[in-house]
Amino acid sequence: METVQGLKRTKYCGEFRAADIGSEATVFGWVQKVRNLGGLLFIDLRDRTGLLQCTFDESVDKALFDKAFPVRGEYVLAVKGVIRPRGEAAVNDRMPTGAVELLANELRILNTAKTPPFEIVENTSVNEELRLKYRYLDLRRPDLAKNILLRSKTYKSVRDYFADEGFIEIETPVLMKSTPEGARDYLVPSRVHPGKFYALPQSPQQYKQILMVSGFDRYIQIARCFRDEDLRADRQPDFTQIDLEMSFVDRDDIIAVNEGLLKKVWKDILGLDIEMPFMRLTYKEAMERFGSDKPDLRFGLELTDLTDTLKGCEFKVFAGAIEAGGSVRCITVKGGFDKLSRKEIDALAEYVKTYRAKGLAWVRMGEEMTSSFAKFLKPEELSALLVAAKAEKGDVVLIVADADKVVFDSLGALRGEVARRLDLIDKSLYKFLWVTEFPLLEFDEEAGRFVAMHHPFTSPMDEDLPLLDTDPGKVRAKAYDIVLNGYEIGGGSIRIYNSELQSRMFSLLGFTKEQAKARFGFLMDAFEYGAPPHGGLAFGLDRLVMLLAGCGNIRDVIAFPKVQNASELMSGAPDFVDDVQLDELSIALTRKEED
RNA sequence: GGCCCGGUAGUUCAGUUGGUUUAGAACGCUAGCCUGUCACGCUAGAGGUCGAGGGUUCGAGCCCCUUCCGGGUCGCCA
Repeated sequence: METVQGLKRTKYCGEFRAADIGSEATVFGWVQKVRNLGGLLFIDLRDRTGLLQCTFDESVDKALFDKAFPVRGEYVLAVKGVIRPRGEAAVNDRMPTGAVELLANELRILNTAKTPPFEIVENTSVNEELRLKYRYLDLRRPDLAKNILLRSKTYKSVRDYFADEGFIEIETPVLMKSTPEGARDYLVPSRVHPGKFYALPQSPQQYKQILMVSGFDRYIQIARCFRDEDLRADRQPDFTQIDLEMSFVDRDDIIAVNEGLLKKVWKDILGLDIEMPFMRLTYKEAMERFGSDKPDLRFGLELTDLTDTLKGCEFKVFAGAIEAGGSVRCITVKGGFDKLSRKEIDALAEYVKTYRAKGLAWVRMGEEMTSSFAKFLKPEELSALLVAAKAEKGDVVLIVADADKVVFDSLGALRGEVARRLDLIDKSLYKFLWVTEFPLLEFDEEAGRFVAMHHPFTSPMDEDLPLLDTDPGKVRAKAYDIVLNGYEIGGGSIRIYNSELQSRMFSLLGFTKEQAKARFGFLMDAFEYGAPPHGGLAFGLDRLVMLLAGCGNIRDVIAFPKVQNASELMSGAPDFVDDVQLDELSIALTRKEED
């Protein structure tokens, strides 16, 4: 094993160009590939920037050639030599450094390596489980390395923006008090206080509001957050937020600051000028037009409400849903006749059942019209339906009748599924959207009470304040989400800053005064010492980077992600700990995984 | 917790209604030859508890049951 003593890197491997011809160079890296032609040996050396071909010629330096001979893939090398042109026939146009090569005059084998369990190449089809177990090798692959570099650039862009806008970066504790509303907390036992636990933050929400009371009126933090809930392609239990809070502002001030942020990030990272201001929809509009509070606006397929048209019809499926207070809605797939066969519609019917729809009624408008339900409707009812749905020859109408929530969930999801199947999505588009005026509360059937849709510190809209006592379900909140291409990339609200209103909120949510005081007392106390009007927003940084990187999976932009059962395959976390360690924490286990 | 998909050399895959003796291919790996390759080429070679356990059968990679692992998703995610 040799050392790097006396060597200094001239440039990264991927940075050499024709302009460097004739210069001396020293590079460090990993062996991508050895091509030994017998007497002439090429080594492609890789670092995080790319590849450089290093050449060893037996006829020039026999001893050096012999030293390079046993080099294998992923060995760690230092190579010193002269950059020279490859010669016309030997230029490789497919690589950025393809016009040059490093003719070696010194080689140090800094380390050997075992043959990796998979090849270190771009666009791999290797099973993700194996890649995650050997994450250090996976991260050597250019596509993954590129994502990690892009993420780093994003941090810089974000920090630069907020610094320029007068924001102050402040760290809040990772060990904090458990806040039982909302997601499950990760708990950390206290050694010093037997039986007591810290919680890891689901977000720095209360701390940042306290910072507003303290007068740091523009706060930002790139904050690690933790939620002990099940994973998804776009959800990890251990994730990162761009968290911000501002005082003396209203909703539109916060929206403006964050549109500015996204504009800068898209320019810095992708070189794109995004259109401002962004589109806005109220929650109600978003649900009625797209069946979702995070609609993908890259395609149409908007929902149509058929409830009034079908009121009084005899078809039980429709009539029953309407009588029960639900609705009948559809999406009309223009030109869908050629693309959606009976069989494919059956598959879509199965798809909507995962969203609790009982079925999917349909009309196919070919030469002859066929439908799953036409015989149950009077001819004039059917034609009224088709007029309302704006359905013409060649179209397909897909209908769900049920409670509003089921209709919206299933048609909202179906919109996306149809768009994917019919390839209606232009992947080059970035469609940003603000969704505003979310409901303040939603009724939790299981708990038998209202719960905060956003969180309990969200301010109701002023004009809806009178409804708080009479019809709390109708109260809208000063809450807003930022949506991009069907993903919720951030959300926030104007907060309650009046301790009296905050108390009313807590009692609406079913807390007794004592419970509220025990859980949130420090915040309510703080609000009695001059809380400014304030509000903020938090972005899901991982999701944002995922969309910037153009991947559909959050794991590909996180260096060491967790898998679906929340374990980490490389380190093997979580794991059992020694009894001694448990005893020190005053913890006795009632269950183990093996039981 | 529910539903769907997947698991066969190091890797990616093929493997017929359950029956061709020794489960194949490509890439990778090892060795030899080769001076302009870059998907180097040529020759030879090594490499498999078919995720695991049980069952059906004269016979199981293939059928059945259980289970483990990974992915997607519903619930869940203030």
